[in-house]
Amino acid sequence: MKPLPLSSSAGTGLAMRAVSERFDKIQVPAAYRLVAEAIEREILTGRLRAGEAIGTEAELGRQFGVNRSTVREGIRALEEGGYVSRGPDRRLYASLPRYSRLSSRMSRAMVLHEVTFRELYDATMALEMASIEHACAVITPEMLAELAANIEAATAAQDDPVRLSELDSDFHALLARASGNRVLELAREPAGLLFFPTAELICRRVPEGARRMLEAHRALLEALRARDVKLATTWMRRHLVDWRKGFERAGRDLDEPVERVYARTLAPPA
Amino acid sequence: MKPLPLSSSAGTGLAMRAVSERFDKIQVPAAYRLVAEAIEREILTGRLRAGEAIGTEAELGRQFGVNRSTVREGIRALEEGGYVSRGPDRRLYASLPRYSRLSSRMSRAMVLHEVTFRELYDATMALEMASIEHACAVITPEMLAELAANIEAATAAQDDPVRLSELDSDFHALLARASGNRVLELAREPAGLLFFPTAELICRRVPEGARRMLEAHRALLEALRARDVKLATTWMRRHLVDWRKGFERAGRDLDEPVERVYARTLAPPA
DNA sequence: GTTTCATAGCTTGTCCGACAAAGTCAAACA
DNA sequence: TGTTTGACTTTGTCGGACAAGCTATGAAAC
Repeated sequence: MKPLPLSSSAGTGLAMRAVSERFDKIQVPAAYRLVAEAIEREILTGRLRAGEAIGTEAELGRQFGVNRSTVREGIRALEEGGYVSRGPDRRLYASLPRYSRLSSRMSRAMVLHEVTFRELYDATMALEMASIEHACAVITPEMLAELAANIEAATAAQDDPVRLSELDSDFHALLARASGNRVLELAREPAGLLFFPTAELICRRVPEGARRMLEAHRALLEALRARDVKLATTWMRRHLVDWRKGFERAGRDLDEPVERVYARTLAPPA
Repeated sequence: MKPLPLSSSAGTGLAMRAVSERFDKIQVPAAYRLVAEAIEREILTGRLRAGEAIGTEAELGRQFGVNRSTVREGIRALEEGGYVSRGPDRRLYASLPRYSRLSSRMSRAMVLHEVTFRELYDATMALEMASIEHACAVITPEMLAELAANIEAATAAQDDPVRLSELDSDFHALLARASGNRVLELAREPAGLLFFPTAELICRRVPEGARRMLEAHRALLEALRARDVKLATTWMRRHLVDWRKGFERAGRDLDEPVERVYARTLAPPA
């Protein structure tokens, strides 16, 4: 990587540059970027609300005074960011960036940066403990019912590792939702997306894995019903320590980086 | 909030649809999307490594057999996702999605979804406690030095709320880094981006705010030096409870949603 | 021989015009 | 009244074009 040439005008004999760096390089933002930012700003500030139509490409081009191609490039960026999406009629509508989209991007970034299972484990421990703690305080009958339904489904799927690990993911996602704290819910999701799928591996390799998982889930549900924070956190810790033991028993090392393999299971940009 | 029309093919004259839903709507992915996915896949699977040149637009167009405009649209999406970036020479290089970029997107999503300061507070409590706990175990002399430097700068800036809140943000970001757990570091950042800037408000409104903040930071540093987990966590809790008191003393309500105002302070997509 | 300069060439950002496919709407038709 | 048809709109893609900026190559100067 070369040091960026400061400015083209420095090409001609400007040795006096050493004197002092008076001016920064002046940057001209590309037009498509300005278009994207303008629309994004409308949404961010609430002047454009989710679900509202944005207008046709041609119209936007007219408004901004740029070519349709330029508008299209700006829109691609917004689309990727989740700020706009196309309706069934292919038209453009403003929309709120969806958490799930961002979470899976984060997960993929983690994989690319080669975080280890230990990091995942430690972080998950902190986040799940916090989730269950808050859930104990505010959980609703509806969420309890959803958790119960999840456990029931898992009981029926005891011999299907794939389904079981999906249900495990769901169970913990439900817990986070039950905490009533969306920041927490959001914070745990990227890690959860990588962490819980390993349940499949464990269920395959460790005979009593599924049973212990279910036992823990049932105990957690009971503790939540009773709103017994102490019991709930104890079981959550046990549950996660169990995961760790299972992971190691399955012959894996906590200090391995999360494999790229998982990148495939993460929802590719829809 | 309107349910976004996600994929309702129930558009027009498909009355015979009632008979039976034998076939799914067949979707032809747009070419620019295929281009984007192809390149993304190369990076995700590691065949294209960060820093490697991707090729010129014209060349890609030739390879994929599509027009340059189409390639450009695909690239806009990848650019937004952080998978490619342009070098100083404006050429395309593969790159790893950067955390910070994703974090600020998450923060903005939180603002749009109107999370409350209480949610932010509770989540931050969990995340900062975990960070400091792990940091106690693994912090390096270099990180201790960085924290000390931060405190020194803050001491010098006691009367500058803006600078002070920046340094507060940095301090906690450093702590997270010191934990050696990138998952944790990543998980806390979106919340941190919204949470810590409020220090400015508090320093402005609460006379002893700055002093107490500095006191806490110094105590945290000492505890880290001594690797005293108990002391460190105690101070962290106190520090955050202090924030909460200050926030309320400043006349704010924990159950307010985080204002859209903050959206402006979040790095706009550079 | 090395340094400086200038030009040519490539690449990007933008524009223009065009066309097929798919969706919408409304008038015409049974 | 309900369906069909057809005109109109909008998106996705293409081809070509040009100015601005960066690189490099070679020429000129020392």
